[in-house]
Amino acid sequence: MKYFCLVDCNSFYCSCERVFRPEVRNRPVIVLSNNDGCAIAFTKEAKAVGFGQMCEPFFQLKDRIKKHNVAVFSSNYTLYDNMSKRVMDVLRGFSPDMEIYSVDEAFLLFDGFNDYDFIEYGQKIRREVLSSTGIPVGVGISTTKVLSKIANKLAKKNKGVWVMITPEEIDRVLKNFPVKDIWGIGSRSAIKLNMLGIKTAYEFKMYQDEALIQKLLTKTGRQIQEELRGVSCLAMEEAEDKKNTGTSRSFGTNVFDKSQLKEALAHFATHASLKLRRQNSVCYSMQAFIHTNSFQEVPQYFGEARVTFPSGTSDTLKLINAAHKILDEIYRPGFAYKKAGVLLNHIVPRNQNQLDLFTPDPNDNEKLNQIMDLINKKYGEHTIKSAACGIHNEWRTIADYKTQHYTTSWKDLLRVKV
DNA sequence: TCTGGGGTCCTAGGACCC
DNA sequence: TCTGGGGTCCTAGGACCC
Repeated sequence: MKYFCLVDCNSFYCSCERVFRPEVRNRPVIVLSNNDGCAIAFTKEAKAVGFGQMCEPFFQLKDRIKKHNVAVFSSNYTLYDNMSKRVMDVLRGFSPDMEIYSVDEAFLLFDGFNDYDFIEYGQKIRREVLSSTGIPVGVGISTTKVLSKIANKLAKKNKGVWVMITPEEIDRVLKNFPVKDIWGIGSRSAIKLNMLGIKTAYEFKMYQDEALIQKLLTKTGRQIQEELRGVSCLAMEEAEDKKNTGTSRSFGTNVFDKSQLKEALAHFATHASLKLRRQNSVCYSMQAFIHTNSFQEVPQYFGEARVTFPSGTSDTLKLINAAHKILDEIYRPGFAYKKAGVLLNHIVPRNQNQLDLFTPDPNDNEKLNQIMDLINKKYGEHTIKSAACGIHNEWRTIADYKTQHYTTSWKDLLRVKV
């Protein structure tokens, strides 16, 4: 018998901040999105005083934040990524088969773990992750991925671990579990199911007209239904290279000037190409876009275009160049631009790159990129970059409440006073 | 004044092939 | 009155996730 275990970090971003800021451990904590735009992570103390709606604009929360003495942080992804790696390293010790599902979640497969006391094993996972990293986690264990997700939600309210194995245990839970909270059932699908009279996970599981489910919710919905019945359809997955990647940001201020947009796109192209090189891949096409602030009642414009390359590339300079060509095509003067981005598509491993007959040496800048990556790795990101990225970057995103890079920068190491 | 970013999978429909 | 059949590949758009 195989069992799926889902380990999920509690309020992950907030918990990361708390590790290095003991003074906020008993206070409600909120972490903001890029540009300090909206709230994206909340501790249970914050939820208890009414916060918790994903992506509520920060400026609308300010009064309530003051009233409830909430600690607020800008997002610090360098820190979260590093803490995530530490958590995953600990989890790896609990099963030979692990799938990292997101920055704060992992599935563990328990295959051949017969006669295990799963409740105790779950508690052991929680103790070890907490003592090694400072991050609290919840553990859900059941017979399929979808069921283990549900178990994990129950764990939050039940000492951090929830195990459901027998059909009776599972049905008891499913009868009280809203269909809209099932992993993979979003708001659209929930409305469709409600119209069929399906309100709980149990009713979904028992619904007999499978062809109709297939029609309304496609293959994905049918698989979820089977998983609720205990039939495992979603296997553990290997980490794979990204098939698409990109970098985009909202600006800290409105941007009118084409030269500013050029700088921003150069930055995004630089960052995206680094992601490509890290997974040792090349891309055959790039999309870039610029757009205005859709929340404001101002003239709107959404410009987007694409270029393709004769052979795959991950060269920063080539990609900056391509982004600038797209900008020439899509830029319209007079608009207040608020966001821009670069997307890289049709990605293949570098060793599968199809070279172009008419380009004798397509990787002419490979050495240059390698050296630049090395310098930036050693001395910090942006130590060396293309002049196209500019110096002042008036468009740069706002992060007024950002903590240090405690775990990834020597100069930010925590100081302990004796 | 102020509203995130980065992904995946599935399907329908068009273009194209023999 | 009548106009083939079967297939693949690509893309845009929808839905969902964290």
